[in-house]
Amino acid sequence: MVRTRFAPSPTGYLHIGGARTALFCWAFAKQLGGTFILRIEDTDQERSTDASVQAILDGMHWLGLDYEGPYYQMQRLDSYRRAAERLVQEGKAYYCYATRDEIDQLREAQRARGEKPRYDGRWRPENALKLGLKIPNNHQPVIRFRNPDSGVVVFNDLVKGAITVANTELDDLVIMRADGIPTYNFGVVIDDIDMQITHVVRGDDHVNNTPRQINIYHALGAVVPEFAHLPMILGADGERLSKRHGAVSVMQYFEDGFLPEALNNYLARLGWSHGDAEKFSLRQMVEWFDLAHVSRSPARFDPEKLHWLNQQYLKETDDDRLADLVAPFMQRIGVDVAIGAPLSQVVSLLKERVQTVEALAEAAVYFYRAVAPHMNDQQLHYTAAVHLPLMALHQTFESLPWERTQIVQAIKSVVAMHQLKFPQIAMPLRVMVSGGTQTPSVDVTLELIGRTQVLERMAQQLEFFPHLAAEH
RNA sequence: GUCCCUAUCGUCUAGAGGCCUAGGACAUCGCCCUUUCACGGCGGUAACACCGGUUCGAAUCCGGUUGGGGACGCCA
Repeated sequence: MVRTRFAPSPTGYLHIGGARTALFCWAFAKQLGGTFILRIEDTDQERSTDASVQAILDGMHWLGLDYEGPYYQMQRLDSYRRAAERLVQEGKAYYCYATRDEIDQLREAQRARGEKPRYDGRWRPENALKLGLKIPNNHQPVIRFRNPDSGVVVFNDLVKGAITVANTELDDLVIMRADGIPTYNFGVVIDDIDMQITHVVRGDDHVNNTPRQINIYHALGAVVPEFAHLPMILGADGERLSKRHGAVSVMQYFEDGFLPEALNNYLARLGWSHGDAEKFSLRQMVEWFDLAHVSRSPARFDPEKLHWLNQQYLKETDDDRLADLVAPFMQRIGVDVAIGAPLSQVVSLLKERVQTVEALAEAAVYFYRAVAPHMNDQQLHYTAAVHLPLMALHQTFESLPWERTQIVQAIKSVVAMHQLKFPQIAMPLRVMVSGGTQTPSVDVTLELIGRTQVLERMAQQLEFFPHLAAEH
């Protein structure tokens, strides 16, 4: 039975890269009918926060990625300690009393010589003896893993293929800190063994850790799981995704009016493909997903394509659901939707003209309150030639059955009577009732805004330009 | 600096030796639809990083160069 896990550290929100990793890992497990586990790697007590844990949980929930857990490493300390002690007893790990300063100096010297910075194994029992090192009594030791000195570690990465690393490139890493809390490379291995993880699907930035971890599996006599390393996501500028570069929280996309299905779909296509398929559901992804079609090189995040996909999903979103999504945005910009047309009807009219829920809310404002027209639009469309026809139309509207076909007929009559073109009346009407030139068709727009509001807004505008009347 | 990984249109990608005069999508440009803006439809511009091999034949296999990413913590 396949078991995978997503193991974020709660040191910030769930960002786009983490979400993609979680999505692929989740899809892989689901596809094979396996189990997807969420494990919070909270061993960095300096930086871990409860708020971050909550942010991660919120993000997973919004994206609809269900999991077993969450499990917390800080609740599993006994397991790590037992394993570490066992390794020490078997001579596969040892106490190291080197101070941080000492190690820093060592690394600095190595770097200066153009070498890869590595711990020199001075506290390996035989070396300590040779060097005559004395156990200091002023500080607690860490436990280091005795890494093999020779040979190579080879593993077959499910997305990258065979990867080989020489043991001489590795050093004796710290597995337990002085305070008895495990370091990352040890914690993951113990957890993955205990939780019987069969496939480790994680970010590319962990390939270099994998050989060390495999050596630990061997030392423990445990079965080594399969590994699949996903390439990183780069910012739109090709730089590493960082907080300054749009590595924003997935929840930021919720705040900005994106649909989770759009983000999931976009993330799925970033580094994975199924032929020419561009738009597909999570369900479809689960059916199709395979590690063989995950690309091996990093991909840039393209906000424009995400926007396009979001629009595609917006267009087909049910009006009632969309109204519920838009309502909070309307409230945020201070628009009361209780007094106008049903929001679901407004939303139905606007949903294929915008790319985000937020933009939809902004586009819906004039259905609920008057918006001051732009001077340019007024000057361009509200000319002397149409002043009287508009006055006439206003009068007609007062007693017209308020229904779209009646409205369009009324406009056509005025147009014919004054020998004008339809847009010559439609455009100034748009400007008067919506404040701008871009609206759905005038008849439906006027119908939804409502007679009272239309008459009121028209009257106000008509009075605003007495000079136009004077010219007649 | 050392090690690991990687390289097809501006971007995301299809492509697993002949199906490729390299396909799709976003973006971009043009046309159509149209009562504005959109949506939609049609069409265009645009890529196998470079150099050597292997092969009858290479975008596909191998080596190197260059570019990109990652790692080198008592962070994860």
